[in-house]
Amino acid sequence: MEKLTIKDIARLVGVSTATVSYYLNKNYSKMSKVTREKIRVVIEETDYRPNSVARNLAKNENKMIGVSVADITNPFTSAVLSGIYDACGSKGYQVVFTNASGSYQREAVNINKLRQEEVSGLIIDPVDPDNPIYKVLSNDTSVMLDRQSDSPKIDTIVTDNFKSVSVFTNKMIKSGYEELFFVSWPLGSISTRVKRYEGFLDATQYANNDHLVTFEDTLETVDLQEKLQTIMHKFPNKKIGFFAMNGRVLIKLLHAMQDLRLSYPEDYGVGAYEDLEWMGVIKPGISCIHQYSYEIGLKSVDNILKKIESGKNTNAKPKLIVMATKMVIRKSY
Amino acid sequence: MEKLTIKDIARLVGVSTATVSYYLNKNYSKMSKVTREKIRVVIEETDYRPNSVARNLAKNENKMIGVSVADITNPFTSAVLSGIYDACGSKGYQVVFTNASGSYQREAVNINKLRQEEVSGLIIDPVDPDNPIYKVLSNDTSVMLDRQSDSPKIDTIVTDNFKSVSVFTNKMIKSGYEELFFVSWPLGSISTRVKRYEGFLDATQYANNDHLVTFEDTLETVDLQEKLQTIMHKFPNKKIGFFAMNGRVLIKLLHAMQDLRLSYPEDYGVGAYEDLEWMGVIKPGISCIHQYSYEIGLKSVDNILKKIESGKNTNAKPKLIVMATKMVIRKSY
DNA sequence: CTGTTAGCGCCTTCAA
DNA sequence: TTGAAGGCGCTAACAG
Repeated sequence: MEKLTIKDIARLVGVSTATVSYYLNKNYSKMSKVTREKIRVVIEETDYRPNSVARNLAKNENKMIGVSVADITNPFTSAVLSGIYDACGSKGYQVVFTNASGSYQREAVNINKLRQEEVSGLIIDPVDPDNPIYKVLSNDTSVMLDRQSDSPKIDTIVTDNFKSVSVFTNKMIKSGYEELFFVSWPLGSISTRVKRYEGFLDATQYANNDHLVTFEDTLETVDLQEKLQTIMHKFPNKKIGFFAMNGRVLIKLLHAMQDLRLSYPEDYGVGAYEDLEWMGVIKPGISCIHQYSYEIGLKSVDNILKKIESGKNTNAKPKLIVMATKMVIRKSY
Repeated sequence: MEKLTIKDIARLVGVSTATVSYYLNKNYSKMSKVTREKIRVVIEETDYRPNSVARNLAKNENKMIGVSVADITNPFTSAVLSGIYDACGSKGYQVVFTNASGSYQREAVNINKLRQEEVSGLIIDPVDPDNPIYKVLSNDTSVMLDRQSDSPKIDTIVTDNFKSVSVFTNKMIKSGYEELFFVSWPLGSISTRVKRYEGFLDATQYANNDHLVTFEDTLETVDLQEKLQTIMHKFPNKKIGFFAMNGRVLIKLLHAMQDLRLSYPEDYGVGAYEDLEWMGVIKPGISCIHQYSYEIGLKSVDNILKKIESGKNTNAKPKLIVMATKMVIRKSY
């Protein structure tokens, strides 16, 4: 069970390693039909597989793209990864991933590891798109997705956060909801949260942040619960609606409401950004905004491979690629 | 922005590449404090990062472990991957993954790609643990998880399928359920499904398969719906309970029941193998069996690195490692 | 303590 | 159509 090298099979066939190398690289024009066939047979019989590490070193190109993921347990991420993998596979690239688990320090470490690994491209689902680490990245070999930087240095693929939420919120308004609230983890400068909130404001025309409910992403939901209760008490005779910034926020929201013995759509209306499996199953289905996560993965690979494989140092200015979403109307408001 | 090599920094410092190499490998005993410090400074200033491809070739070891995943969109898989990543990271390994999307042909292709990549270890979440491709794998460098082969050739990490379901089912029986049904995709020879069903039979002591409900994993649920209706009609005066083989089966089950205008726990009782985020949120919470997926990921890396890093060709006989589960009792029966 | 040098497995001009 | 040989960036004896 010794590891075979190109030398071994060259010897077995009775040619030089160069010829075998040509064969491996499909440079068939450089050999006779006879040798070509002989090589084929030997490789097949010995089940020889060229060492791709050596190959990568020699060609100084690593057919590998690195992915830095903010949090792999996020369902959005799985779908994106799935798209990334499929697109890479069809182009002969492997994908190595790293997971920051929501920590931007870990994210920086991860990016460096990936760069050291000599990956030929980097796809980044950032914890913090303004992480200084990204300053050193070239737009020729990287692409971001989901969250965008204020001053993007590299191409970024996002969903249509602003418009989607604006349209969705307008639907709620038309359905008679009088007081709307945007529920989210602290906005900070995280673009997805901010843009969605801006879409919300665009539809509601609220002048201040009285209709923004934020809470920390911890196990406890008492804080949120109190805030919700206050709201519900404040407008006893109005139709109150909530928009959850994402699926996990929605879960917390529903949880808290349940503890308050409140049900949708009777006591309150609700919608969310993100369409998860269970949202269509639970009793009154959740109306929400569906984003095409798999396609985002596909698109990101497309973008990066185009850059890598074509021109060298285009150094083109960063593009913002906006992906459409889909309204999914069910019974939650 | 030229790529620096070990030569460059050797020249910059004024030593030979060997010394620098020693430094990189923390062989500090082989140099004076002075040169050590000089090297440190230069590396820091130039932001030099050794090319790990070259390093791998020279040492003939690839600090990379490959993961073949059956279906990355499965939440179980995300959690496992998360564990794998964390464990690998702390040991200095990168992880490259492949996704079979449920196809065992693709799985075979993926495994081969991974082997070619010279990964030093292989973690396999198999579509089909009896895939012929696994015959050629060595137990010294691979480990399986979740699904097990009839005649395992390599270490396999599984959850305690049989016992968990048996215990869980017994709880349902003690709660007064008279007719219990096991709902699943076709069992085939997939160990997780079979073992869980056997646990079910162990508790219920049913002598035949009258209480097994299987259906195909397609978008339509009419088939399942009819079967459920038949059952519900057959035992009008009994307490009927269902156990879903996994989270996705449960979703279909709930969906079908909803279409039949039936609710749990009034009309029927229900439980499931797998504990997903939403199961604790929806109105009557779902009682279920929680498996420690993240820990399975951890464990698999632990297993494989121990084998890789210690002895060479132990070729020990394959072990079956069974991970405990946890009952989560909520309100669904 | 430090440098020389021969590889690791494969690729790729350059000659033959 | 084929082979010889140098090189990719780094490692690890072996000398000194």
